[in-house]
Amino acid sequence: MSDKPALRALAESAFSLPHLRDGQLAGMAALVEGRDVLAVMPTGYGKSAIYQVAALHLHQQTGRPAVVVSPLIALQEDQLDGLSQDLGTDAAVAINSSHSDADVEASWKAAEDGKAVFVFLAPEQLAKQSTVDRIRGLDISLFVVDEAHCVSSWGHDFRPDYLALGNVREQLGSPAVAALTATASPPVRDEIVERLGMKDPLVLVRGFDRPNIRLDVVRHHEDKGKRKAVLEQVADLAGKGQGLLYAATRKDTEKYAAKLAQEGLRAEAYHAGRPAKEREHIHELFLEDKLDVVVATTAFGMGIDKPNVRFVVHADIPESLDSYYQEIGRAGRDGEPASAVLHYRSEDLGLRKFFGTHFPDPDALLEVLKVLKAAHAATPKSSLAELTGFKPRRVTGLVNQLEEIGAVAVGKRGVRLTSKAKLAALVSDAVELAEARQRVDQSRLTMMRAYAETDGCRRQFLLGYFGEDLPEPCGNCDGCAAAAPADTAKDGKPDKKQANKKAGRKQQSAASDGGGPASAAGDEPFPLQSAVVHKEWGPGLVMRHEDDVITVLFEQEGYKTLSRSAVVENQLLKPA
DNA sequence: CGCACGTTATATAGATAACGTGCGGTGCTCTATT
Repeated sequence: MSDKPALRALAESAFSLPHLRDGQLAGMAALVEGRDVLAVMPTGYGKSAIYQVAALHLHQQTGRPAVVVSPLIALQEDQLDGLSQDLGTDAAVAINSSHSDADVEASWKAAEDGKAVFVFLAPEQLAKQSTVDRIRGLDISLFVVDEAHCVSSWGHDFRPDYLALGNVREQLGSPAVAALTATASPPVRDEIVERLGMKDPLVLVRGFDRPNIRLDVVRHHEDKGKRKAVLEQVADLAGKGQGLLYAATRKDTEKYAAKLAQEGLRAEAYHAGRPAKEREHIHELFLEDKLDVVVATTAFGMGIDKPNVRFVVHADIPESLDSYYQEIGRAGRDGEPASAVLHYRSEDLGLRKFFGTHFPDPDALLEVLKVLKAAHAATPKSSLAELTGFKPRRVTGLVNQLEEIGAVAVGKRGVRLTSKAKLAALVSDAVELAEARQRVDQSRLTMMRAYAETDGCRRQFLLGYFGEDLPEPCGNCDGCAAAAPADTAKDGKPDKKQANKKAGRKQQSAASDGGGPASAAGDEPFPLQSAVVHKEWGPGLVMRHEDDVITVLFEQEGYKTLSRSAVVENQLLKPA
């Protein structure tokens, strides 16, 4: 029997949500039935309601709480405030370092007494065995992972406890998982599903295209010229409302903010080097429309729910289209026109390449393996830290790398060596994996570059990357404007029909040269999203067709572009 | 990888070019002092 009517009623009575969208209700119903759910929906679409209504329903029936893993304490506290208003003070609790020991203990009690419906915490809390044990005692109804893209982007070199979530979930008796994020490309979705150990999840992707966001790229050769153009651009856009300027370094956010302030704009720099109080204050001012522009590193963004952000300008290219879409997605949530402008210099790729470089440390890996081999038993991470002399955090990182290649397993009693292979061989396996990851990271950057350098419709490129098909050029990007007649391109509002017509012609002429996407679709040997195998690069997924170029995402190598004629002539690809 | 910033080299005394070095993002938590 379906619980849908009950869920609808509960959404309305407890959360004042009389109108649920189909994706929301489907997600709630699946969770209540114990099925895993991955929801990819923009902020403001109502993805939180999915787990909140489901968790409340389950709590009413069983008295058991849901655990919500959330990456930032500030985010946890925001959610806590909201839920307390709807459901009362004890209904949601957070366990983190910002609370006193007494408060944390009171939160535990609220959960154990059946009062708390939601227990919020960061992955770092779940790195403590005592915490996991206590949660196991709660017999939780749901394991919710908010901002789930972090599961894919973090863990390898930053916040390593993110990698252990799947393991934790298993130790908790494998409750149903709700993973939620605003942005995730198909391979990122796969990684979330795999890392959290989700089984046959219901994947809900809704509201992905954001047609009201105008997309532009401005190319530069000189650094000086770029900086000037960025300042002029922001000054211009700030006339229409508030917005964000993203820069790659802390220093640059300070410089841009100072210059913009000189121009008379209300601008503030935001990065992780500023005191927490100042960061909070800037955030508040921005939400209250008291700033024209926040100039930020990637530190600013998650959890910002401001409907009237009119522009997001990038002074430097981000590391991937995943990050870029996440960042520009903060614009125009009210549905009104908004602008996303990327200022691009190919030299800027160097910094991103640097950030993406994570050399594995063979000596440290060997040291950990040696200790484990000598121990002949499961060793807690804390002992491992003592025995090796590495900091606990570093141990977690190294153990994660070893766990990924199946050399060790992490259980209730600690870390065990599970492979009988020679230690040196295990080390080289781990190094190889790190190198493969680096190749994938670099290829993601290459796709970002391809977006910046494409002449076609940027939205088609962007949505294609996320596995969504936009049949016609969008008519709301610089690519479409350039394809349209000059008089309509000039005023910045290209006639959609004309832009489409022109771009359509371009596609056809490409097809007649032997390789356009539209006409060849019927007998296309490697359709979009189909699995293929390359004799050197192994298995992959077809991501994109453009003229004579096929883009394939290889599991081990990342994104690669191949010439269609070369593929056909030399039989480079086989269907998998 | 590229940039900012400081030092040295050049060639002849005030400046500019060439070279070398360091730096660069994201947050949790725990512990020791004020």
